[in-house]
Amino acid sequence: MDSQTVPGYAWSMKSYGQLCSVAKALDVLGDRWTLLIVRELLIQGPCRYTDLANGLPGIASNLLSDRLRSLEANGLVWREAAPPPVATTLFHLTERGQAAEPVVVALARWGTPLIADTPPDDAIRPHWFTYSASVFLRDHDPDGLPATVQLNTPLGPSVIEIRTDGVSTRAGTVDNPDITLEGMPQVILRFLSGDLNLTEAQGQGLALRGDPAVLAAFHLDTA
Amino acid sequence: MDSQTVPGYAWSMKSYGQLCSVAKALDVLGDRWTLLIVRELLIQGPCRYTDLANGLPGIASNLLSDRLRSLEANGLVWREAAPPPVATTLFHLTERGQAAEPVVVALARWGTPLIADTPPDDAIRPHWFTYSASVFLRDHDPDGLPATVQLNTPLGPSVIEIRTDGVSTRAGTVDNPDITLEGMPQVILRFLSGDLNLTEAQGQGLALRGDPAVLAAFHLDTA
DNA sequence: CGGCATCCTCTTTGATACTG
DNA sequence: CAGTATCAAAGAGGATGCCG
Repeated sequence: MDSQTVPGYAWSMKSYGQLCSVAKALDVLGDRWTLLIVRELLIQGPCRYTDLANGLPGIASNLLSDRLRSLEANGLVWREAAPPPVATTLFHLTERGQAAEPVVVALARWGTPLIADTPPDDAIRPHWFTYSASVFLRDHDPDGLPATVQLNTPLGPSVIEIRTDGVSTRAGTVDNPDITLEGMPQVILRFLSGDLNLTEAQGQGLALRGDPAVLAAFHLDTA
Repeated sequence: MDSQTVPGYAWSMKSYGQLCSVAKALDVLGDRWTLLIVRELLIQGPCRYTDLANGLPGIASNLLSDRLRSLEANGLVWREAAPPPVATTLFHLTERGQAAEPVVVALARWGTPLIADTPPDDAIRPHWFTYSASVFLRDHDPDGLPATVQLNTPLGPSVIEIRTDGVSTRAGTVDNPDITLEGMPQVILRFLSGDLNLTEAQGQGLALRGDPAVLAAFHLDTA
């Protein structure tokens, strides 16, 4: 019943036992699935258990349950129990959980080249793509803010909103976006990551509408 | 012999099977010990097998061997086989491996608050502390460069050198550092992370020598 | 000594089924 | 909806052996 054997430790994985901030972070975040749960809560915001399960195809139900309990014990997640009329639980990130976003962003940036050759049976969720795109629009000049980017791909339309207090993503469309990018998800990501410049990306089917000057604020290669 | 069952995949861990750059990054980096091996190679530079084992107390020898092979297969590590006179192997990070440093840095920053209450039997390596300190000196104004920081703690003296092309750390001392910080490792880290301002840190035994103006370039709270 | 490989035990994960 | 229960398979940890 009790999976904890060492009292005082809230993580399920065995600690590395190293007095090092990287190791301590991995003691909490390094379990399989843990950072993907944080990803889902960062993208989707407060989630029901089933919303999480839906955004984490492949996770076993007991593992999702275990990980949520660990995240809660470590202060990254809190659960809001809605009263009987609604009778559901909402899982929220705490401030400390939000503070882990730079880790997820760094992983997303490093991982982008890997989505080029991906097995055909990989699971797909549009919000993963939108979020992956948004991580390249975070270090921008503060001049041209706020800015909105409309993404149109076969996965459906989605929006990235860049404000001084952060970047948010959502499905759907926005009126008068500063930039509209249309094309295949991989091409859009390779362009935003700097792997392709504008000319190359257009050669691979990218269509861009809007003010190219706005792109400069994102340090993108408009050659 | 062959631990791989799915042909074409170089990682040992089962893939998440998600078309998402975060999940793809974790397919490669998410195995236990993997990011700590990258940490060691980032800090120590090219390493012999035993150097790595020494910087990774607790790792099983077969796991270190397995992980190095995975990292090599995934293009993060390459091995330099020295000819018979030396008869040793040096493990290097590739450019792609170096590119994972932002992930390690983000983990180090997030994990710093966790080293406050740490079990007394945790392993200690001075270079972990120096590196953890250095991650807070990376986003600086380019004006006052290069800059050198001397750290003196009971773990021994060490140096952080901040140049336009990056930040490096090493054990030992430097002549005429721009800043010298003396005190307990935890206090120095809490000060550099912004968790303590200068006055608070000095109240906990931090001694600072050098030009406080240099600190401003690191966005540190000199109140 | 450096760089593993083998063997063994224990823990964690994955898949599925079931429940208040 | 939000989990438990169960069980087989895979991975981690630890000891030791091997070979240039």
